[in-house]
This record gives sequence, structure tokens and C-alpha cells, in this order.
Amino acid sequence: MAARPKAKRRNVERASALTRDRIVEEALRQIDEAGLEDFSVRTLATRLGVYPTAIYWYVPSRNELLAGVVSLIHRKIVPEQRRKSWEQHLRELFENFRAAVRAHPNAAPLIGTQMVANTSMGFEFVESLLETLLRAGLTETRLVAAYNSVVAGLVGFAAQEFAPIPREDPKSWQLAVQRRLLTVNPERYPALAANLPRLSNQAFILRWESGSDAPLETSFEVFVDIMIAGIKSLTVA
Amino acid sequence: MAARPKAKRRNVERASALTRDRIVEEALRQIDEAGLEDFSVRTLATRLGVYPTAIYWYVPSRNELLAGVVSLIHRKIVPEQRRKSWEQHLRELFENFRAAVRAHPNAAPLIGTQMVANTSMGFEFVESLLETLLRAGLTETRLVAAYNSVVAGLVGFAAQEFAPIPREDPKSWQLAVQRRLLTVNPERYPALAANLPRLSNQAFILRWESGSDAPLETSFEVFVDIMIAGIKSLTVA
DNA sequence: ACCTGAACACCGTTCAAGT
DNA sequence: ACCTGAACACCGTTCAAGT
Repeated sequence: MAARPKAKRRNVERASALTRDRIVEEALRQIDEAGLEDFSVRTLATRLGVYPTAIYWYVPSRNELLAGVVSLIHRKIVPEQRRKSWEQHLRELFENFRAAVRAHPNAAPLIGTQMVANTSMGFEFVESLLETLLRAGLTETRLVAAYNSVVAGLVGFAAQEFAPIPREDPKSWQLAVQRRLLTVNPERYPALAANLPRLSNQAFILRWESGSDAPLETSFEVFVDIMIAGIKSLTVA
Repeated sequence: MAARPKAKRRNVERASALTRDRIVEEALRQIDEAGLEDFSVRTLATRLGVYPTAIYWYVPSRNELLAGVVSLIHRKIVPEQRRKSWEQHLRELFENFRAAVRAHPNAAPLIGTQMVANTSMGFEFVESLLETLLRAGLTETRLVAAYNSVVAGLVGFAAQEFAPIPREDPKSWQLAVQRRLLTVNPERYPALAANLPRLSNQAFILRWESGSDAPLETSFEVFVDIMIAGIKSLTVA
């Protein structure tokens, strides 16, 4: 806490000059290690061995910095391979996106919430998705709608699956969720009670672990099935 | 800024005592009016005519307060009507959820990001959704997967559609997005270029207005179609 | 029980000054 | 051009004290 920049000279990093990329990368690293709530421009500065205000020479604001972090995560989405069916193409896109978010679960709340971040996504992504949907036989209004649906699905599942659990006293929070599930009244909530073992820690709202600890693999695969089958149904209609 | 609690005595609100509900409601009101970024426990306190620390007698932390705000929004999701097909049931759920988020776009980033908030959703919601999916003929693993898919879809579309645009200098940001769209290279991005008029301000990543100003009605309807058709395909498989 | 009031340890960001 | 250093106007939260 009392560590002033000067004391951090031992850091090898200080040898090279500050860059926007280095700042954004270090920000992501800090979020990965300490969580989004503990991230601050000031702690980032001490990690970089500079004064907080030095960062503002490269980045206009904290928000833009976080937008840079999101686009860094997005950039790690490897492009889908060519020469495959549009269904396979789409499946790979979903899996790649999920893997990218999974690699940085602490940043999950940033994904899809800020429109700025979206903008940084790049036309390559848009073009690739549009091509895939064109190959599926969609045009005009339905093309736009299917595009929006895929983006909503990508963001919706991944952001939810990897949403972090509360930082303050997580253990007692987890116990509270579990205890709450044990009190389910079978007369008031018959469907819930009957399927409780299968839903516990495996269904949104009824979980006490994040997807990074308890992944929802099969649900995700079925979700992709649903999206693909749903899009296919648009072409015959 | 210099306004001290005592000066706010004129407020009629001060007449009645402080309650958790009153605090949460006022918090939502503040977010609606001033945006999420300008929300603070301290400004909320002056709005309520009390010292900041008074709030902590009713709410353990800022995060729990925001969780309360989310559950307040969720509570406004009117339950679907009985005696309808499961498809119609599901459609109404989607539309109700969207309407609830739309009523409080500034709070959209809170929806679905924090797991705590999810927990506050209530078993009524869960039971109702499970019943609907059971009526669709889903059981066991596919029931869980379909449940997760619907929740992901609900949150994914609404949170994205109503995600606020950047607060700092929004006009120049909007112009930048529009200018960027005009520079699309038709040789590198043929599908994007060919559909640009239809995509502009109507597709995620390519928008400069939030859904509260430029709603994505038709895309949303198609999205619900996709989800329903996709779920239906699970039953025949 | 419910709120005031002071205090602590932080924030993001500005601006001038150094090199 | 790039960073230091001081300063401003805030934060969330604690703790003791009042009533």
C-alpha cells in the first residue's frame, strides 16, 4: 500500500518504455489476478512502476482503458476454419467465444455491457458471421435478425456462465444458496423440487459456483444446438 | 455538492422513516435519472436527506444495494398468463423480461453480470419456466440445458440491446462510429458492405444508439422465434 | 433502534512542472 | 515527448457518539 513508484525500480519492466499495449495488457493481468473490483488506475500504475498520471498520457480515461481490455480479450477469438458447413462454422464461433471469456472470468462482467467495447470488435468478426449466415440462406431482414440473435447468444451465455460470485464473504454466500435450495417447498414448486439434484449448481440462479469452477459444458452444447436449429428453421419458413 | 443533509429538510420524504425498500427504490430512481456511473451511496444519502452512514444500518454494502435494485427490476416481470401453449408462454416471458429492462436502461449493465442478483430472482420464476419447458416435452438433461439456454437468451439480448452508450462525449463517439461505417472496404468486407444500410444502427457492434432510442423490435421477435424453434427441435431429436 | 459526525484509506482526473 | 508531483473533488466503509 505504502509502496511508492520509486521503490519499484527493481522491476525489469521499468527498463522498457510505457506503451498503450503494455498498459492494457498489464490491466488485464491485474484483473485476472485481483478481480475487477480491486482494479484501479492507481494500483495499475504502481504495478507498472510509474505515477498514476503517467497512464493518462496513453489512455484518455479509465473507461477507455477497460474497453481496451475487452477488445484484447476479443482479439483472442481465433477465426473459424474455412471449408466447413455453416453449422460447423457457427459452432466453432460459439466455442471460441466461450473459451476467450473463460480465459478471463474476472473480466466477464465487462463483456457485452459496454457498447464501446463492442465497437472495438472489428469488422473481421462481423464479416465472418455475416458470411456464415448468408451461407445458411438468410438475407435482408432475417439476416440482420439472425446476426443480432447470434451476438446476443454468444454474450448471454458466456457472460452468465462465468459471472463471478460475490467477493465479500463468498463461503457464507455459497452456504446460503445451498441452504435455500434445501428449503424448496415441493407443493409450491413441484417442477423445481422434482429436478433439484440435476439443477443444483448446474442451472443459472441455482448455482453457487462460477463457470470457471463448475463449467456448464453440456448445457452450452445444447444451447448451440438450439441456436443452429432455430436459425435453420428461419430458412424454411 | 455542498448540500448537507440538514438543508434537505424541506423534502417531504424526510417525514417518514428510512426503510430498506425506500432506499432501494430511491437508488433505482437515481440510476434512472443520473445513470449508473454517477450513482453513489453518498449522493443517494443526500437525496434521502440523511448522512451516508445511515444507509448502512439497512444495507450491508453498496453491492448488496445494487443487487436489491436488480431484484426490484426483476420483480416487475409480470407472470405469464395461464391456459396458453408453451410457445406462447415462452414468448410472453421474453417480452416481459425485455420490457422490464427497457423500463430501466441505465441499469442494464447490472442485469446478469452479478450472480448475487440472479439469486434474488425467486423460485416463482424458476418454477414457471421449468413448467413451461416440461410442457414442451423436455426432461432430465435437456430440461436443464433448455432452462439455461432460455435464461442466457433473456439476459443476452436485453442487456445488449439496452446497453448504454459512452457517457463521456457521446456525440463525437456517435459520429466516430458512423464515420467508421462509411469507410467499410467492399473488397475486404463484401457481405458487410452489401448489407450496410440494413445493418447501420440496427445490428450489434454497428450501432450508435442504445435500444432505448433505437429499439430492435423485429430482431427481437425473430430471436424469440429462433429460441422456440430451437427448443422444439430438441423434442423430436 | 436509528441516525449523526468524524475519520480512514482510498479513488479518477487536472494541471503545472520537470527532463 | 514523456513522466513526476501536487492537488482537487470525490468515493465506500468503520467506528464512536448521540438520542
